[in-house]
Amino acid sequence: MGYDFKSTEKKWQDKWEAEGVFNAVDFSDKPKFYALVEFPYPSGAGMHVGHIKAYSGLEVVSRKRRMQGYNVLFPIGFDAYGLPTENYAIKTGIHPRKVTDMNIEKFSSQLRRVGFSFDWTRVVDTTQEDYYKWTQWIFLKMFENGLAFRDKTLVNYCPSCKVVLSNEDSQGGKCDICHSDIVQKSKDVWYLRITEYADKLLEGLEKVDYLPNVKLQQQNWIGKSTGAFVDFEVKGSDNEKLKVYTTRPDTLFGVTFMVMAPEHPMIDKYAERIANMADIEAYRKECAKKTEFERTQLVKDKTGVKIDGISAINPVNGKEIPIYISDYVMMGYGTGAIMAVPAHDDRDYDFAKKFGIDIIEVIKGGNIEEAAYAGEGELVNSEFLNGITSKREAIDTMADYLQKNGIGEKGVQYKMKDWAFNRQRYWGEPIPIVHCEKCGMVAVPYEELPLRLPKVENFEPGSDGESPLAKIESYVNCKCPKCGADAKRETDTMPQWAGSSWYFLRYIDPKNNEALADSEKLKYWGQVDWYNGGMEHVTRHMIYSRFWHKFLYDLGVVPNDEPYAKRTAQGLILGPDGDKMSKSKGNVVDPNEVVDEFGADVLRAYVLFMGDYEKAAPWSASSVKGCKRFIDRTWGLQDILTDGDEYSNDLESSFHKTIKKVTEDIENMKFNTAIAALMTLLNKIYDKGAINKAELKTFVTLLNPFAPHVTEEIWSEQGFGGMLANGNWVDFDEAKCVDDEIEIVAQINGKVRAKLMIPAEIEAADAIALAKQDENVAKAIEGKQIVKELYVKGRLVNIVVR
RNA sequence: GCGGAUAUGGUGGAAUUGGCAGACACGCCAGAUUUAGGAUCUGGUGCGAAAGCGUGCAGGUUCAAGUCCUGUUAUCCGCACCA
Repeated sequence: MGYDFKSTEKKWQDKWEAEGVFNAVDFSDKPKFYALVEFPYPSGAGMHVGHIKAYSGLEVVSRKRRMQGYNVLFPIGFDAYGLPTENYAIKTGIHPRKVTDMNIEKFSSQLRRVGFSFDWTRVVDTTQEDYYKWTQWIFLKMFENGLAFRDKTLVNYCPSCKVVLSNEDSQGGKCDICHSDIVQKSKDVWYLRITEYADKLLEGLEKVDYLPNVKLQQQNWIGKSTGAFVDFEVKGSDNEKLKVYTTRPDTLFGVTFMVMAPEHPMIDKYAERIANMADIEAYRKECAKKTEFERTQLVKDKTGVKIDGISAINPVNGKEIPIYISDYVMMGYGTGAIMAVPAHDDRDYDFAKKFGIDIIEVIKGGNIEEAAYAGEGELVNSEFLNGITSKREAIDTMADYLQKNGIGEKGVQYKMKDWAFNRQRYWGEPIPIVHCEKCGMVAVPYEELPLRLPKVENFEPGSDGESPLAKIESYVNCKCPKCGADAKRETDTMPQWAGSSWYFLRYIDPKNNEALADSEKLKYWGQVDWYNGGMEHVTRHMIYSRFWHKFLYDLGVVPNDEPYAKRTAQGLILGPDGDKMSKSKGNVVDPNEVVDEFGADVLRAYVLFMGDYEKAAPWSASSVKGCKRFIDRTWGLQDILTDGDEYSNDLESSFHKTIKKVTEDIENMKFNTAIAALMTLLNKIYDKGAINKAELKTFVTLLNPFAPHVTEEIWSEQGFGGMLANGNWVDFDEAKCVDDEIEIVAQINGKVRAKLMIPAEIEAADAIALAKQDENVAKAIEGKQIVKELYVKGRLVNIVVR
């Protein structure tokens, strides 16, 4: 009798949901386990198998933990605001609300067909009023606390999407959404002061269990460096100081010139005293043409212009040194000006060589005729620092000197910038702020939240990059909540990262209308115990959400200062051609097709069996068949079923070993070897030609997290009682995982000469003696001198002869 | 440039962390069954005729190296003129 996966899978999916088997219970006495997967963006294309792999990992852990007696919260939702939906709406004229609902419907049905054990009663949709009400609430709290502010700056602007993008969204000079070139534009934008939390975000990493490279990427992103600010007197100015930031104050005696960013304000201030202002203007124009991306390309060939008319005085030795402008110095980092030490910095070295500037060695150890030397060494040409050999000591001595003489001070810099927090788009959370001529920026009162996104006909942004909301008079014109005068609403919306910055909190209490979640429930569920997702979200989404969470903690809203106790990441599924799956390449595999042809259990098993969960692996249609056979053979076990309530003697240790392996592998995300162990056991059972009831029960229990439908069906067919999804996990006995007799190899000089069976508990001398009795071994050592004999317990005997 | 990772049969990948390299699966070969097979079952399958040789490449440590050390190459990822 063949296994009809089509009807069977649907039957159990309906039953599980109807009986609420996977619904998490608030305040249950059982130990809690909160497993979180990154909720999807419901795009029109539907899900691809990569989503399935991303969710299957914690799906298996969750199912196993439930059977082990945990109260599991394994929720799902939709991160539904965003540009693709809006662009689709522009193209088709269908309202984004409708598009979103259709896409969520499609995603939900796909997810249900795979049989994930999500708690469907807690689904969250970031675009629903009762959700974004609280996104706006958090924003207002930030505004109240000075963490949300407006500032005019150069922004990354995508002319094609007509939006302002954050640095994160415009990496490599390309728009993250449409991949066209970014241009720089001056604009008033909203910022969230994430830099205020830079240290907390860094320190928090010490008490969480993230993959090492996840931690590292976040550290690099925050990019903390310690050093000193130093003031250089500017000759030719009105007693002005040129402030620089350096990580190497110990090299101050090696400074031979200074460099300012082309945009540095001091240039304009003293424009009339600068003799070659025309040259400088020309150079600035040249730089402005370059995109941020071009400017940050590392180039050996430095460009720049020497400023004629002002110069700097080195505060430690009074030497007069020239000032240049060059685009290798950025206005956005440090003070926008640097002290250049060509002997000990590659970039400064290249620049000095090109412009014929002095290079003074202050640290011994390199050859400054050839290249800059950035290593440690004895200080020379440095007056009071001479003779010091430790970099640390030299830096501290100089920093103290600067402090004492009022020349400078110790300082810290971060690469991380404040978060540009607005988009000129329709399909996002409205920013609940009113601009009043008298009162300035005024928060929409909390009781008026949610500030609803108005209905519009045309979603196309204005040609100057204005939000479509700006065109709706009835929305824009309002009264100031403070003074009642006529005022205008903010028309920008929040970026897509907003809704995903706190969604895991809403799962805890998704229908609460009084708070973003009930505080007792927040206390009960606490941190997310295990968060799995893609490496691509490790810096942006995770840092943003950690920032919001830390802010909410400081407000007293949440009980923990870190949202995620543990973070892992799955590898991509590549297309059959080994390339990244993408619509344009046409190598996307649709999970629906796999479910139609082979069933959900096969799809689930395959995405986990195809390789190391954390590594990328190409999809192979033919390999899927291996998993299909595995599922069919599991069903076929019923044909060789015999009576018996205990493991049979010949299979007992195999069962205990497999239980141990599967139990441990699941927790370590070694799903591929867990499935391989089950396949090995299955092969052993078929070799024997029989399985008894006790053995079948254990086998389907172990397989259930991977292939819940076929195992549930066998459980019910055989009348084992109750529902397997509600059942208990199986235990193993460590003592029964070991065999009495084991096979070892006998080596001569490290080469295998024989294999023999010996008792597991045997003395080394006895094992060696047994090995020597072997015919091949005896032959090999005959007439030779034995130099050394060793026995590695349970592994091998090695006899070294000469 | 800096940081991180990876490299194992025809393919995806295993290997208790120094102890039989190639588990498990795909593919392939042979056979059985079938009107038929892109179904199922059985056996075989790293290379080599063999002694032997084999984990990107070259050395080293060790009784023993995919695993440790030194050097090197390639690929991927992250950051990138961060002072």
